[in-house]
Amino acid sequence: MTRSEENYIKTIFHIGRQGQEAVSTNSIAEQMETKPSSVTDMVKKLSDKNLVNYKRYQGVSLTDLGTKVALGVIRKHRLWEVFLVEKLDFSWDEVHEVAEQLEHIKSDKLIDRLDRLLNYPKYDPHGDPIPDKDGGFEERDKKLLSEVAVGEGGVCVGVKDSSASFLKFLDKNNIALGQFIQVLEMEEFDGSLVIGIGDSTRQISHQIAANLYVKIKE
Amino acid sequence: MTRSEENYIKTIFHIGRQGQEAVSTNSIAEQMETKPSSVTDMVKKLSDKNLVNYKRYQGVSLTDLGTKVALGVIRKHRLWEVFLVEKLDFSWDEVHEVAEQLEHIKSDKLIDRLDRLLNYPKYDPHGDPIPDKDGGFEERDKKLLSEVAVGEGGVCVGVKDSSASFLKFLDKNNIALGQFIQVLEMEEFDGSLVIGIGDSTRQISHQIAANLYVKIKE
DNA sequence: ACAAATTTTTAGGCAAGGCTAAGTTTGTGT
DNA sequence: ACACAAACTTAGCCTTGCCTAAAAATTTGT
Ligand SMILES: [Mn+2]
Ligand SMILES: [Mn+2]
Ligand SMILES: [Mn+2]
Ligand SMILES: [Mn+2]
Repeated sequence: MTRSEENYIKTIFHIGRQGQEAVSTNSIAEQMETKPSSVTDMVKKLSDKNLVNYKRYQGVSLTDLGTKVALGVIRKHRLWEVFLVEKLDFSWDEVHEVAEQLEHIKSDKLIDRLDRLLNYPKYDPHGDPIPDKDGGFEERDKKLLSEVAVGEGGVCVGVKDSSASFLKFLDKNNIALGQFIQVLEMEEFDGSLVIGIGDSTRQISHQIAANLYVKIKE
Repeated sequence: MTRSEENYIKTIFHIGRQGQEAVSTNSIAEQMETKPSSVTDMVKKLSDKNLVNYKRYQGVSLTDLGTKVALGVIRKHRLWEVFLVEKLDFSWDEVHEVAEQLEHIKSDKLIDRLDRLLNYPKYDPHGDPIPDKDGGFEERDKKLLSEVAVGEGGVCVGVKDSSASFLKFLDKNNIALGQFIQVLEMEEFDGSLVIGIGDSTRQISHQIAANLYVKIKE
């Protein structure tokens, strides 16, 4: 597996997660900031290697083998992100770029030992689940904060958008994973929310609420 | 800098260390298990980028910029080796291959933090010095065990050959860095030595002695 | 000094992974 | 039903890094 092949597989996996149908050439190209024609070339190669199912003009989906490869790369990516935060004091908005490089290092022993060093973490710094050695992972049952009813609340367990700018915004506003957030009011006009975190209350836009996952406490 | 360029620069640095003259195309090719014609191609590219001094048929040497790049890659390689041994319990014969991959990860912050995590080590698991951020490093004054006079001894501080087979041999014979080794006898016929380590004595071939560095205790 | 051996370079190609421009196929609106 | 737009593929080209075979420069041996 080349670095490029791994990146395509990973992208196809991620796009495929939301909406189960075949993944389109264009969506892959957009995600990877490359051209559709390049995607077609690569997809043929992946198909020859039995990593994806592909019929011309019909989009693409991962085979079982392809899924295994994707989960392996994602496992590495997320473990390295944990390493960077836990052991090297990176902040959660700095880790992704470096993990994009580290995820391609080839050594089973390395990744197993890293897992052990980090104490077998189940989630990465953004709240995303880390597949285990066999590709199994627990998707937490979570809800976007924007869909939580007024009066309810939950523990913040993840972000949907994990861009540096969003993460920095959260830092600046003292919103972090693990905190209990309560929806106090919802403004009909623009969907903005008044939320309670710890002792303080804050107003956040719909945009923000629609990118924060919480685990509902009934 | 591409991965390939970094590997060439590093190789030129290493060959250049023993014997100060210009490095030959053939020696680079041999070391990198590639062909001389490929070396010529790359060397031209490196010359264009001001990383090496090159005149046709005259061999090649690193510029100041090239030396800086080489030391940067070597710093990364050796720090990762320390990480693998100290934090992930790799043995010293397993680290090189993985470090060959890790040395190309691009992130200054990563390497600085790794250095800190490891407590600013000065030497790697094979006793080789780790350049600091500015490329400075302390070459220990050391001597091959094969050149130590009978009756003298010193602390084992490094290996010349760091192939897995040699390192495994040392492990099997309980020879490790940090141990005090005394040369008790030297056999004229084949250059083999009788050495004392701790309480025991052992016979080792010239081959072995010529690949072990010790720091003489006067 | 000079022919032979060795080293190094050049010429011409190949595979991977991109791109642009030009076809095909598919889906949509009327 | 069918024209047209959008999506997708193909054709042909580029760069990087590598190769083989052939040519050129340098070194060596006598
Ligand atoms: Mn990430
Ligand atoms: Mn993440
Ligand atoms: Mn090494
Ligand atoms: Mn080493």
